[in-house]
Amino acid sequence: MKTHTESEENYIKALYHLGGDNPVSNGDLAHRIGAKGSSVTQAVKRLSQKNLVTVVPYKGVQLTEDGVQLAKSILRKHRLWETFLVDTLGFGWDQVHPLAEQLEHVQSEELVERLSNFLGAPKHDPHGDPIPQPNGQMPPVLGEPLGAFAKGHTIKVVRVEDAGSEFFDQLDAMNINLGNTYDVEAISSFDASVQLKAPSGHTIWLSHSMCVNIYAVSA
Amino acid sequence: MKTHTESEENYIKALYHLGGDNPVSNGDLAHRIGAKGSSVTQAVKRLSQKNLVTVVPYKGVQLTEDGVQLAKSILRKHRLWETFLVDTLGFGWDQVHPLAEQLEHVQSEELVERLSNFLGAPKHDPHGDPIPQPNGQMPPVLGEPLGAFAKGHTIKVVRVEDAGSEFFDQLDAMNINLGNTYDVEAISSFDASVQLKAPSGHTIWLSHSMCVNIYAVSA
DNA sequence: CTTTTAGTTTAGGTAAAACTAAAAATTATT
DNA sequence: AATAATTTTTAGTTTTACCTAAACTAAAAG
Repeated sequence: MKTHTESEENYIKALYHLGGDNPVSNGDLAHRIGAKGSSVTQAVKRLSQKNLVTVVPYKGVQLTEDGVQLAKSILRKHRLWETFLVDTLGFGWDQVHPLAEQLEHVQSEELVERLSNFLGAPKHDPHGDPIPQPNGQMPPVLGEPLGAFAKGHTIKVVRVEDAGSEFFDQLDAMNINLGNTYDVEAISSFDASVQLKAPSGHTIWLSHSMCVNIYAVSA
Repeated sequence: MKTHTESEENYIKALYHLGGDNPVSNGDLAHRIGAKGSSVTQAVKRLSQKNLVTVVPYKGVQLTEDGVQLAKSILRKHRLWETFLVDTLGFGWDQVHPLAEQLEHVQSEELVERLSNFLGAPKHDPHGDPIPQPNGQMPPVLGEPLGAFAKGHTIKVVRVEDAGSEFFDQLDAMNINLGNTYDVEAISSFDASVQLKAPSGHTIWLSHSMCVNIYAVSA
């Protein structure tokens, strides 16, 4: 396994995020990376020389098999570090992303596997996102948006979207955490907001904007 | 607190290692960093523009107060990560240095302090080296070389020098760890080797080369 | 007191990774 | 189909960080 620069890894990560193994446009990639299109053109040229991507000029960039594999290994590291930061060091889930972005570039297979082991070989990170396994296999993406459940169901929160710190603040304010269970009391036909009852008896109302970022399974 | 490149941080670390706040020659610095003298000349020029070092051409480079402070904060991170890798993840002490060199560049005050807290705010790392405290204070450098103890003393191993992986392998083979206690049975007047008796009754002989890298206190 | 030598600096070059500005190709619109 | 709008690429520049080769400084040896 060769070593890659942080910049390279960031491009690979962005490509995987935007398209998986499908082609991605120069512009979308530039926007995601936060660089100008011209910088991206050069960067992907370097990546294609390392056989991490295939480039069709004016058409798009696409991860190769090697590229996808690298992307998954970076994502694995990222999500394991996030798990460590939240579960072991007690960070809030809104704080961990930028830190994991730095930690994910540390190069050591053994470190990743020891970390995974220490954490109990988790399959999902603190946001409920699947952690790619060492063999490249992806655990299932859990849950359905809250709005998908009819009145009367009992549900368990299993995943939240990374929708910015204000969203996470709101979750904290409402004391909503992964694993919490609720009864769906009502779904507004006016604004698609949802009314939930916690086991404690407390009732909370969630706006549609909140609901689409919270995923659950029936429990 | 500004952010620095990894290269910058490596130069600061090397300067601190070689001379503390005393001047260091271009050549020594080049050797330590593993670059050519010319590269060092340019690098320290960049550092002096950031007021991290003072340079007197042909004479030497010296850390400023800011430089020393930065050096200590990097060393703090390095040694806390080493402690984490050994105590929490179970790495051997010969494996952790290159990993800590990567982890020490992660930028986050809060991460360092949470890590320290998780580890029990240690004052010394797995090799017994002092961990600089958040205020810059340095805990004591523990112990004296094994050869300094006379026959009949009971000693406790508190620190080992980083003298390469063969040295660590030898320590492992002899099952010598920090905190172990021994009785000094004899010191050879021929080759300065030392004979120790473990509480288990086992006797071990340490060559002079081993002794000078192992530090102890009387116990 | 000159010469040699060891160490250091300058000068010039390469590569990664970003940028701006302008040209070329693609896509959309009349 | 021709032109307008958008996207992408090319060309040239900047910064960091390394390199080699040549020039310079300081100190020791002759």
